[in-house]
Amino acid sequence: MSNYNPQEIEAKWQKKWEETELYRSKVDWDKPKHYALTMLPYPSGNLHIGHWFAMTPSDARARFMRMKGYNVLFPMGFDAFGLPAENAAVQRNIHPAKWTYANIEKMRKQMRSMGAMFDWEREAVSCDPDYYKWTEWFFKEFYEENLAYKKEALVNWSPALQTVLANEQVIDGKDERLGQPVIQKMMSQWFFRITKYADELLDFEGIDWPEPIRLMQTNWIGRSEGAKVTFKADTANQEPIVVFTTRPDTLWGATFMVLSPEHPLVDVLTMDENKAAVAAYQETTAKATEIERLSEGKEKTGVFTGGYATNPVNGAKVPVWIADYVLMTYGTGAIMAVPAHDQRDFAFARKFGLEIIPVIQPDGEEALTADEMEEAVVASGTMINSGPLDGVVVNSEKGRKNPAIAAAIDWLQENGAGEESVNYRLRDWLISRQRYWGSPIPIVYKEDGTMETVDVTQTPVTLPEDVDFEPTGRSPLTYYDPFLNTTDSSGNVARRETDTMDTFMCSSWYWYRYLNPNYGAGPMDPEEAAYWLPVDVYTGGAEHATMHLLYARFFNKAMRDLGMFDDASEIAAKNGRQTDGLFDEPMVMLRNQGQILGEERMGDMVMATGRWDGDKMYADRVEVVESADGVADGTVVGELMRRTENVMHVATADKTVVVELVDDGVVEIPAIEGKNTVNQLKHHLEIQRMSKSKGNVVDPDALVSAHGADTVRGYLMFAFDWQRGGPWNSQGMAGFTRFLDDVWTLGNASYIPKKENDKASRALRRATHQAMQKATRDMEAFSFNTALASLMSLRNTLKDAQKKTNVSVAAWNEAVDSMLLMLAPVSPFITEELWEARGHGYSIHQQPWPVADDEIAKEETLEIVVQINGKIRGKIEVAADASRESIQDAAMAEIADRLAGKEPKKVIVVPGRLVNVVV
RNA sequence: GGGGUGGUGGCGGAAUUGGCAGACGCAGCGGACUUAAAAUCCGCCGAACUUCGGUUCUUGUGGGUUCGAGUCCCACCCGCCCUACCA
Repeated sequence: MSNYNPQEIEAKWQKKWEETELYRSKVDWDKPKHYALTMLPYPSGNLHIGHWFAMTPSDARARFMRMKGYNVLFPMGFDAFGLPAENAAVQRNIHPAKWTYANIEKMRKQMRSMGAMFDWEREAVSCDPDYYKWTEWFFKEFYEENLAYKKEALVNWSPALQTVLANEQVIDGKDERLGQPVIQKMMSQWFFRITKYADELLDFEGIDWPEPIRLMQTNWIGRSEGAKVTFKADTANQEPIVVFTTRPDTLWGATFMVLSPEHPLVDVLTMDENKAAVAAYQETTAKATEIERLSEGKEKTGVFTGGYATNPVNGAKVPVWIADYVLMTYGTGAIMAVPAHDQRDFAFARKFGLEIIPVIQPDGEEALTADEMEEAVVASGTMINSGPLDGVVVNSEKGRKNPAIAAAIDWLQENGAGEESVNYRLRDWLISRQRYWGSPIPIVYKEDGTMETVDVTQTPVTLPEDVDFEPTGRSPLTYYDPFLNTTDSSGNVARRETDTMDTFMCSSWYWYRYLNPNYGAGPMDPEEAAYWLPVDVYTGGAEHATMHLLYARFFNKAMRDLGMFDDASEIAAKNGRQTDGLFDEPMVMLRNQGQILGEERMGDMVMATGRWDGDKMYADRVEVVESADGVADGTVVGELMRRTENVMHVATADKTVVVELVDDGVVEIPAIEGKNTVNQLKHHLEIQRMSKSKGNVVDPDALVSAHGADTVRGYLMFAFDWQRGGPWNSQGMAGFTRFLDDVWTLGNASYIPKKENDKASRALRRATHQAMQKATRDMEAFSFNTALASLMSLRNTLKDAQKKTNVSVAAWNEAVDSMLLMLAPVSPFITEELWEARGHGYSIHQQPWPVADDEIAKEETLEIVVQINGKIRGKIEVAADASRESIQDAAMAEIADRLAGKEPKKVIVVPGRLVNVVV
């Protein structure tokens, strides 16, 4: 037997698997199907450890399902459009296509080393014209069904990226890619009408998705129930000013209105003497980025327009203001302000001296006058000062469930002043991008100013290749004439749309293309779709909660409503599948993996000097030092264990001391130049995301060449709770290396029993079948770490049996073969090699998953804990099928001495577990 | 501010959902083998006390329910993630 040499066997089997097409998945109506999908990568050119952590456990799960008897499809592809390719073009003078395809080629090689069961025949690459022809086709279909439209809108413009972004791509007023500021700009842009599906997207019935994802989507959609109320402007034309409110019950306390600075009625309402101030305010907010707005804190700003409007419930004239805390993009862009019961309105009213009228008398509290109030009153109670609503109960319920709100809505509808209304935070999906490297939008603008879609025979509209990329980053499509100039359907001169589509558009339907990437009659092959859809398990990162995962559901629902699944549905029905609601959701089950973080590290050795107050030090100086030597009395020296703000926990030689840095205290870190801050101190076990700049990146290629893919896969699955992730630990890999070394030895051993023993054989079989029970349950639950722990336990039992050589050959073989079979999804190469070495046929990956015999797995005797008043006082060994009475008798005998004749008050017997005697 | 999620040995993590807390592994310690080291093998490994048989404490903190709580309930503290003037 030779030593375990992963490089050799991995190359060998990779080749054989490809030659024999081991992982080709074909429609087979006689077998149950399982479509396992993992998120496709962006072709950055390098596979990092996070890709491995996402993909290889997903692969193991797919392989497990295959062994369980399912016909499994597990495809892969590339989400290949996007900005980095254009940056490469500008910076390195490489065409985006060349750069992208070179990266894809490199990543395909890296992925092959994973040993995953990807069916490469089904690979889809979103920047292939064969692929984006259908992305364009979807656009056309959506356009024709009024799901895509163009409008002038205030949008997020990123000067750094030279493009607009969807709301989902803007985080804290910065773009999610570079973290550069985003500003608001009026532009004519393409949108998808995702809001049409807002209510259906809130319904997760029938799909098994993690609760946090469902909550994030629910919050993102942000359904709120309330009413639209029409105020009339105090002008000659009495222009209606519509507001949305969730609290129509407080209308009688509305003492002013606030419009967004961009609101179209601002000009009408503004009096001559206020024009200058209003214009100045509008200009300031237009220029401000969202971050600048936020950096102002909660301090309210705004100006009076000089205009008034009439509150429809009581005819009161209320002043109309503009302020940036009212957003044009939410609701109607105008609010009624109820300072008594809304904290923002209260702050605004106090700052500008506006009237405050309380309309809710809180339960069990004295009524406050407006002058006495220190903050808005948000409480349950009874309506006051509200005419017809006086005395009605207000509770904390939302919408019509709240009696006061219901009464207010009824009043508004009877008096024609407003109506019940639902508002969503979700806005239509902005898909225009002013970029080159994306799927073109198949629209042309005719001479007369109208537009039309490009005829399907003329698609795909392809990206021109011989373009120059300006250093400004401007899209070449906007200045490359051969692309721009075209003709319309009647042959007249026309101009092409120069915007391309958001790359999330490409990734909103890729799992349909995988089914048959060469299909020419439509985006997906209905014969394949009928069998494989929907996706059974989707795995990937949770960071896509409100972007990709929401778009994917929208796309699927729109496709269903446009009849795009009709053919597939018919074929499915013909083959006996239940088709009701079959195509309502794209993915039945979703599971998110956690993130692998950088390796943990030791904290800085710090020395603090300052004033002691009891056990705590108020330090005026903290410095990073080399060692704890030469410590003066009264100073603290030790490793920084924890830090919260300016409070540090320092582990000195004998104890942990709390050190608080005083306000003007000095921090000195010799390794970092300039003025240092307390935030730069590294504390114990501080862990961070991996990044090149932090120098804590783990390179999977290097690990594979050092240890083999089987070890890397196995370690990733063993060392973490997959759904949580955690910090990398370079030492931990040794444990899995030892495990595979043992597996290698056991798998190659020729076993000859010396002193065969029935009891030992039974014990080994029991261990084998218990491992089957645990591994099966855990693989099903994505609990890879505990599944592997049970295999390691079986390994330990086997090593013991090998030493004692006291089990039967049959028991030995069953244990070794089962261990290999159960390890096969995790470490596919070594198990294939050993399967062959043990004289079994090719391939282990086509064997059925071992099924436990519960009778064999059952323990013969059980250890029962005997407690007195809940504390362990002894243990007894009883037969597995012992009766309750006999267990109790044995337990009482065990503790007879301790009881010393005392009569127990109560005896609790939990069969198979414990006996608790209460005295 | 709102929401989510988590807090268990030196570390990664287990705990059939209310029943022996710490499975499995890493690191560490002691021993064997070796001229030596690595590898390997054997043993120990939450803390304190101990007459070496045990005893007491221990799942962020404080209460509660229960024969029995890491698990359920209440209050609080801390970490991470998402979101944020959403009317």
